[in-house]
Amino acid sequence: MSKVRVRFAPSPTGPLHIGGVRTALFNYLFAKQNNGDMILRIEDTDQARFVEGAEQYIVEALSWAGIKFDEGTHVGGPCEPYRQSDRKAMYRQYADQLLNSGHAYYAFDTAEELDEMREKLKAGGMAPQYDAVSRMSMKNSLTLSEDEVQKRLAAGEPYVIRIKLPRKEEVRFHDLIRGWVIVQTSAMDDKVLFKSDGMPTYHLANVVDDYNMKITHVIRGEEWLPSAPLHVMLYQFFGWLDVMPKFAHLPLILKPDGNGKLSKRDGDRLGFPVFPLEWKDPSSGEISSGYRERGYEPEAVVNMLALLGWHTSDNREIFSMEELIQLFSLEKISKNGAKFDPEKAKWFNHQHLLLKTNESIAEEIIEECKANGIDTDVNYLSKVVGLMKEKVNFKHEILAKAKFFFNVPAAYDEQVVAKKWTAAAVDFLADFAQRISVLTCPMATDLEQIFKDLAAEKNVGTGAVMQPLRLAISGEGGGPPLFEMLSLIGVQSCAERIGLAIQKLPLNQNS
RNA sequence: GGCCCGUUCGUCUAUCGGUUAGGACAAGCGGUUUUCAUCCGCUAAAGAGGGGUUCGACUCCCCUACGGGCUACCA
Repeated sequence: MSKVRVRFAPSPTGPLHIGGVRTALFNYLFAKQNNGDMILRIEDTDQARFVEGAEQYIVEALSWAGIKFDEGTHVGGPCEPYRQSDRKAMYRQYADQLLNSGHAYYAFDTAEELDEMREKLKAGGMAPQYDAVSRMSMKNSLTLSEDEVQKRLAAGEPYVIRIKLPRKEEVRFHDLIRGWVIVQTSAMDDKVLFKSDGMPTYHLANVVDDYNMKITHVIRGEEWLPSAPLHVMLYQFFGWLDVMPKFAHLPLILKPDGNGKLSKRDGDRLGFPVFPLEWKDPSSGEISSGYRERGYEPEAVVNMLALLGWHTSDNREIFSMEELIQLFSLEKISKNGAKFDPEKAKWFNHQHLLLKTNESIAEEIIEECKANGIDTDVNYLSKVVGLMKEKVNFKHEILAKAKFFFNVPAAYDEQVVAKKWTAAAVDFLADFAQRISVLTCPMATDLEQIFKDLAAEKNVGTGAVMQPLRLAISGEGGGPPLFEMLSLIGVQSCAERIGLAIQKLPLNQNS
């Protein structure tokens, strides 16, 4: 068995969306599981759709996601070049090979003539195909005399090269996900293989490149399923059937509401990113948001994408990349499309946040803290992270919701003030502040004991004074475990804050 | 229109002929003698319809319906 080699082959027509990232991921998981090679090939045979910066974006996005390549435009490799526009010169000889063997032909039809042909066929209730029947009434090297063809070529008249499909033959191939797929050539089109601008089309280029790059498995989106039989015919015509890669067509990622393929517009409409990284359209200046900028952990995005169309038999859902590589299997990929769920994406992020150490999160957000005027160090911040990370989905929320760990509250939750800030509470807090201010670095449990003892002495329910205490310290009605919070902030500051709150807050009238 | 692919809770899915059809997200309710954004518990929630095959079908086959993809000198 030859070494597994897979490729991810995007075309640089804009930012790669998460469906593309998932395709790359599945290729990567499969390759690494089999100790194979992962190749990045840029399919830029359409010059008109080229977008500046797209290739760079693709490389950066996949690198952010942790998908590494063994070969590609950015890392080189034995099959260079990996950009199809740089391979342009080699495609013509393959087109010629097909021309010589009678499996392809020149066609000189104009766009208008093609339109007219299709309209006529449609009107007659026929499929609008350039096929074994309709090609006989078009302008091509099958209908024109040899002389005429040579004259047109010599005159530099524009032409394309089309595949010559047999009139009625069954094409079949085994898809690793879908099983046998069978199509009749009578239902297929004599697709253009070589364009009038001298570039190959996708169909020719991908088959030629996959062959030359010794690709063993083609794992791509379901949108390619209808053209797979055409590619099989190409392998047959070239005599490469024995080394033809195995195919696996992945189910599509559908939009969360309604139906259809997830598209760029859905993100703007429903308020979630469809791109891994933020993208600014170079011509319109329009900005599309990205997972990275929204604060997602790349591990979480990878985990989420892996579970879109793939699932293990047990009920496990949280995986690291290494675990995915171990557990992945093409056989477990579902056949039906999966609706994307932005809510679950947040949950995945939360789960992966919990998996990280407090220190690593602290290191990642400390610069942002400093930019926001918070003076802290990684040691203290790590402890804050430890108390806060369970309560947030994103690490940037920690900063937003934990300001009181660094500064006295700037404001107090008015609802809690109105409801709980009573004379009894103030009386209790004043004594509590006194008792704790003499301690040095008490533990949370010590503080809790003091709190409970005092409440018992004063005969007040803990429920009546606990929230006022939290309010005085943080200004908020909710937050991390109270006594852990006090312990970390320190008794001096806590006592100070209680004094401040007593001074600032109006008593509840009903008390 | 034609061709191809698909169809289990609202969503992602498990089940590879015999199960009380399981889990997760979301939802609802309740709990942690204090909050909730976390945590815990509970509840509700599914085999598109019709025919076969079989002792037995969510699982295999056929038809219908519905959904999706493709149908460019785009990938």
